[in-house]
Amino acid sequence: MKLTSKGRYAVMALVDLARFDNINPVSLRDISLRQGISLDYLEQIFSKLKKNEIVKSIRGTQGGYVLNKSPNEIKLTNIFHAVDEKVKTVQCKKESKKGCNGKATKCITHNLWDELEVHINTFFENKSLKDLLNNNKETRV
Amino acid sequence: MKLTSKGRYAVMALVDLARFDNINPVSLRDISLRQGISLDYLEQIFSKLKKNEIVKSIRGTQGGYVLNKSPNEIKLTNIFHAVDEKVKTVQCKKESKKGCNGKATKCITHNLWDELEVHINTFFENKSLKDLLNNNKETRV
DNA sequence: TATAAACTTGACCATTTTAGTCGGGTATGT
DNA sequence: ACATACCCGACTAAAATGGTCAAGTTTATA
Ligand code: FES
Ligand code: FES
Repeated sequence: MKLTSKGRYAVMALVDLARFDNINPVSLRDISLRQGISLDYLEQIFSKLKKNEIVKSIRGTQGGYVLNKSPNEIKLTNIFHAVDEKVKTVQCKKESKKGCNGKATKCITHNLWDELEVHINTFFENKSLKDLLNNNKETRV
Repeated sequence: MKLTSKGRYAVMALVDLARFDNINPVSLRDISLRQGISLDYLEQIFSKLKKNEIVKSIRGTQGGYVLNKSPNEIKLTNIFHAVDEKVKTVQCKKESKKGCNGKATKCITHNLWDELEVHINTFFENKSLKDLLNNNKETRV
């Protein structure tokens, strides 16, 4: 199970954005330089963040992005959903009664994977951008 | 973040094994048929489970595999570790002071990913094969 | 003792996903 | 006008995934 760079970058970029957001819009170029993320890749990511109304864009010189909500309203869940970073513990369709690879019934460990998915999503549900802003020095795991 | 089939199959197969384990060894062919997992793939998986002393093998006709420990001693952690299904929330080396892709320092969200990794691993640490055996009818998430 | 069931090992492979890059735009402040 | 910065879609190299295949060795049992 691994977290993809896209998801990781999305959160990194938004934390960066939230920090410098106060007065002026923040350009992707700045984020790219500060966080060491490819500019072209950031553009893909922010296009999705914008579609999902997590950020707003301002075009032209001195343009950039700003948050569209307050940091405590932006949860990891929202960010990951926006960039299609989803938690998948199974392959079969959620709604369907059928199991993986066309089996008539769900597998014997199916409950387990559902539990796991809930467990992970709970973490994402309980973390907001705001938490990440405060936490920078103190946290030590 | 998705769970790979290898990890999922390993757990499925072991639950199946634990159920039929009482008297005779269980052949991979049987597990393959019951769980709908490719026999060749199962062989790869059980080779690793054996190396990690989670199962024992009995060769020859009427042979098969048996658990090498009692079900409550086999945690998901052990199973996943055996088949190299690891939780990775970052790309950089854990021990190193350096960050991802050669950056001098860890990224601003690094604590978060460490927390996430711990959160997921806790789940695996707290589930044993035994839990999965009892849980089959009652659990409903 | 012949045979078949079942484990053992290692190589191989198609497909999908990931993590980008590239090349063109368009809008706008100075 | 021009540089900065967003916008958009296509393309791609490399890695991971989810297997398959071939050629063994071991052992119960008829
Ligand atoms: S994971 Fe698909 S059937 Fe259980
Ligand atoms: S994830 Fe690698 S530096 Fe933080």
